[in-house]
Amino acid sequence: MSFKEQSGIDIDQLIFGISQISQMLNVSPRQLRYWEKRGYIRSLAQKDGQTRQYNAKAVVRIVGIKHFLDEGYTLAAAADKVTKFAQQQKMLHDFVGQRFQGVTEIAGQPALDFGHLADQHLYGVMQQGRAEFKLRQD
Amino acid sequence: MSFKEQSGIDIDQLIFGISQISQMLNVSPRQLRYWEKRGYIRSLAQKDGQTRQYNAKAVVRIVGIKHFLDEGYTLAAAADKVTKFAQQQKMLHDFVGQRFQGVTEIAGQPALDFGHLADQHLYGVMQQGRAEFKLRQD
DNA sequence: CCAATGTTGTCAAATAGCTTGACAATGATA
DNA sequence: TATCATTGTCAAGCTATTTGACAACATTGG
Repeated sequence: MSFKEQSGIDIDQLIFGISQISQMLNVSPRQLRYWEKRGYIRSLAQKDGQTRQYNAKAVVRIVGIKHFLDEGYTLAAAADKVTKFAQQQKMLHDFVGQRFQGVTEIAGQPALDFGHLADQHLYGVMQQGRAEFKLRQD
Repeated sequence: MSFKEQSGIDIDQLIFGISQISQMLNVSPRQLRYWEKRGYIRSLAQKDGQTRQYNAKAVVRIVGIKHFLDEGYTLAAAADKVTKFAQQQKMLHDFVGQRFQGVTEIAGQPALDFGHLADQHLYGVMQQGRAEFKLRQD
């Protein structure tokens, strides 16, 4: 059961303050401000002098940057890696969102319907815990 | 893909400030402090005068209380309902955690193994999208 | 109906926490 | 070696939170 289902809270609506981020992720406020100034991360828009707030998307970016920094990457390289990863995730999400037609059945087993491919139909099934694509006639 | 899997962040380690909670959940800081004083919610322990912080568990409680308040329940009743719900969720979680023995196969289909019952074996299977218990000889 | 209690808003004073800018230290880079 | 990148730290000023108090209003028990 996901956090959202259990709590009714959408993760994208979560908001964090700078000290919470700092505690949770073990990143100093100085780093967060510097990274923001250099354009590597964004905080929610606030008027000048007001306190920074961050959404879940920013948190994920910060975790990622921190991770790659700890692995020895430079800040710019770390931020770049995170951006690319996020882009890939978004592409995957969008792609699957477009192709996924729902769940149907093949031989009595649930199958993910991914629509047409080469005059046939593409399905995804779990077999012995392994994800397998299947091509079938319509 | 869950938030944790995608981000590497454990939801239970999330921390929020009072104004973030207030914004996210549309509950006033006054309410949060009052609810806490009356023992309906808890903030993370801070020394006197320091700012309150809340974890995800508190957030879920607050959402719940707010929900039942909006439905017309009194504060005490709302908090009570949330507590009972949380207890039920915990019981369910613990129970399943104890009984679940892993995934095996029945007739080539994945089956949740729930161990012994009445000299037989209890399984859970998905059939046409419906969750069904099955008793089988070992 | 009345007094007591529950719940929330608001205000004020004190202070905890954040912001910005600056200087310094360190390490990497051209 | 000079420059840039990254982070720490400090100070002054401002923002946000805390606590306590008073008020308003609804609800409840007698």
